[in-house]
Order: sequence, then structure tokens, then C-alpha cells
Amino acid sequence: MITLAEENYLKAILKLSKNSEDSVSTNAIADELETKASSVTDMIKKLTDKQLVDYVPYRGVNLSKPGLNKAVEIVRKHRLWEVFLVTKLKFKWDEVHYVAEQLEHIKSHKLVDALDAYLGYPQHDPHGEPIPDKDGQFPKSFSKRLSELEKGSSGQVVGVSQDNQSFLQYLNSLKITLGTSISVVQKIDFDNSLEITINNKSVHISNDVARNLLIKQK
Amino acid sequence: MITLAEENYLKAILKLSKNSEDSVSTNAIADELETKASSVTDMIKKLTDKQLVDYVPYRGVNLSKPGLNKAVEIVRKHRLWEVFLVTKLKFKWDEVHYVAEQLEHIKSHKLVDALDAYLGYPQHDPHGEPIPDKDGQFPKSFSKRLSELEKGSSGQVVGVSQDNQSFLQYLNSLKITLGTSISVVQKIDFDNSLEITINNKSVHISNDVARNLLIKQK
DNA sequence: TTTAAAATTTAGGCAAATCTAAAAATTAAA
DNA sequence: TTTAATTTTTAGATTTGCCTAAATTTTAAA
Repeated sequence: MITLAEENYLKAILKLSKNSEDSVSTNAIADELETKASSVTDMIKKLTDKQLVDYVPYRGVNLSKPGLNKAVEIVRKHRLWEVFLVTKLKFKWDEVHYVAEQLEHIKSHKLVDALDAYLGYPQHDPHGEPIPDKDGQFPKSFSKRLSELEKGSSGQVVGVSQDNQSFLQYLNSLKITLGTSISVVQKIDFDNSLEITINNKSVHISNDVARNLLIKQK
Repeated sequence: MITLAEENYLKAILKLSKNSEDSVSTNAIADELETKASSVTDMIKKLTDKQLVDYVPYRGVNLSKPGLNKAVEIVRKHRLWEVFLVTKLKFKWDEVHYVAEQLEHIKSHKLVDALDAYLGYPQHDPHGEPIPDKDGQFPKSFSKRLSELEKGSSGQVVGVSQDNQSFLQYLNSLKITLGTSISVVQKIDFDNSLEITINNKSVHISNDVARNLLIKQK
């Protein structure tokens, strides 16, 4: 049996793996889970024993095949529940994260598949993030990060790659939501920040924000 | 904060309280939760410290006001989720218990209330058990236990007061489900078992079964 | 009412998941 | 390339929830 704490570690390692090719460091996991590096080392040993990760001391961890499957399954559950909360229970897109964090740990394959069917096999969650299918396959994406767009180009927001509440609330304050049209007016080399236009209004955003906005170009 | 284990204890104590007026004994809780009496004593001390139960050593426990509220809230969540699973996700009435046991611990008042509204404020779960409202009030019941019916009287099954899988599967095998008409042909004093008629077929059932079948008389 | 049986609590331990402080290994800087 | 800073691991504790075995209290039986 895999414990709740173990599931959270697997999910964190998956998330951090997506940021780079390298192995995931102990400190990065500690930051992500708001815990101490020594606790992470302890847990990684347990996950190694269960063959859910591959681990070289001082060199970081990678998810094993079964570990990756498990992590993807948790992401699938999290995002399906988010769809449920927004489309059926009328939650706002910045209110769902905390509850989905709990619901993602409910154990029942039948439940997940029934929920998926009930929701009409959605491919994206309310933040535009892709939902893996029953076999762990992610839908193909045609979006780019806003930070990757050239000066002068434009497109529509189709998702975010981070769903914490403060980020989403900041987007709300900028009047950025799914479907918003954005054009890149200026790219500032110094700090990789951007001057963009939203509804004919000019706004300056940091690279941190631009990197987490997914854009589909026409 | 109240832990998962504590919630399960409160729920067990509430369930056992309904069987009699007396305080709930350590052993009864141990049986209900399939744990040891010594573990129960430990936990009861913690619940006493948190003022969720009143406890007299060697004499048993009772839920305090806040403990009762908490327990009723858990029952409410359990039963609402059961309704969701059966009416929306098309689970069978004997498949929902295990999943609802997990879902009942999800923490979010907004979620419970939104779910309640989404389901149309149901008053009974798929087993016919009453669902307390937001304020913890149970709907009035007009049903009796089958074991309380007189010889010769009859009525319809409107619920069960136990939802474990083996019981529900036994009912299925007897072709007893919600709405089934039952008449009491004979009451056997010796063991309080019953001779009953279901769809013109005569069946013998134990008191254990009769006590957990809720009947509405015409 | 004394004694035997049953129920309950206490004592001492264990595993999971966390922590702090100290030691070891790696990386970066002089 | 040696040293200093940073990262990671180890050692030793703590809390929660559970266990077994022994002691205590209550209940039932003789």
C-alpha cells in the first residue's frame, strides 16, 4: 500500500521533473512540499525500497516506471475532480485547488473512470492543464508558454501551468482568464519580463508569470 | 484539527450510541473499528482532552455536544456522497460504502453544501438512511424496524440501518430491495427470528436481519 | 459474599513521518 | 587546487496511532 505522504512526494517529483531534464534534488522537493531536506531524504529511502523512484545519494531522484504511473494517476484524479468542482458544483477556478488536493487521494479505479465518463472525458482542467487518460497518455498540446512568444506575436490564453491560489488571483486582477487575447509588445532582456496588451490595455508582467501562461497562436 | 482516526472513532461512537441509551463500552468500539481495546482507551483519552467525548474510566464514553456535531457532519457527508455515487455515477447500492468511507473525510464546508444542492437536498441515502441537514437535523421518519412489526402486519422496505456489503448482498439474494413488500407470517419467540412473505414466497430471517430492515406501513 | 471470569486500563514498544543539530559530500570561489 | 559555502545525509528525538502483555476493576457465578 502506498501512503498519502508517499503519494504527495511522487506528485512533487513529477512536477519538478517537468521543469528540467536533470534528476530532482532533495532541496527542491523540500521546497515544493514545505518540509525539511532531512525529511525528504528519509522518505526517498522508503520510496526507493518500494521501487517507486531511482535514487543516487547526493545526486537526486527520478521516478521509476511504476512511480511515474502512480504520479500521473494522481494528477489525473486531481484534474478530473477540478473539472467536477467547476462544471458541476460551480466553484471558481481559483477555489478548487485545496479541495482537489484532498480528493486526488481517494482510492477507487471505478470511481475515477465513472467520474471521467460523467464529465464527458474532458481533456483539460479548468486551468487549461491537460488531463491524462486512463492509460496515462496526455492529450497533445498546441500551446506555447507566453514567455516563448516573439515580440509582436499574439494569441489566446488556453491554460496556466500552475494553479496556486495567489497566482490565479493575480491573473484575475489583471483580467486574464481562459480565452483572453494577449499580444507581446516588448521583451525586456534584462529580466525576461514582458510588456503585453490585454483588451487594448498595456501591462507589464514578470517572466515568472509569462512562463506559466499557456498561449495558443492563431 | 481533528484527525482521520479521530473522525472514525466519533462516527463509531455515534453509531453505537443509537443502539442503546447506555454509554458506549471500550470493547464495543474495538469491535466496531476492528482494533484492540487498549488502542480504544488511548484514543478515548485524546478525544477527552479535545472535549469531543465525556469519559468515565471503566464506565464507557458518550459524545459531547461538539463531538456529536462532528459525528453527524461525517454521517451527512457519507450519505450525500453515497447519493452522488448512485444517482450520478451509477454505482450499485452495495458498491458505495467503501468509497464513501473515504469521501466522508474530505474537508470543505463549501463542498458539502454545494454537493447537497447539486443532488437536490436528498433526505435519504440509497439505503434509505436519513441524511441530516446543514444544521444536523435528521428528517422525520415514519418507518419501523421489521423486527418491531406485529404478526400479520405488512409494509414496504424503505431502508436499512446498516450498509455493509455482505448484508446488502444477502438482501439481494433474498430479492429484498427498496420498495419490496413484506408481511410478517410468524414470530419465533425463541430467537426472535421471523417467518415473512416476499412476493408470495415464504422466507425465514434472523432477528439480526429484521432489526436492520426499515419498513413503512400503509 | 467470596471467587472466578470478563472487561478495561496501564506499561512498554513499534512504525510512519516529521523535526533539529551535526557530520559528510559536493560545488563554487579565491 | 585548496578553501569556503552549499547541499545532502546521518543521528537522535518527537508525535500519532497502534500493538502485546500484565495489572486493575467490574461483573457474574458459586
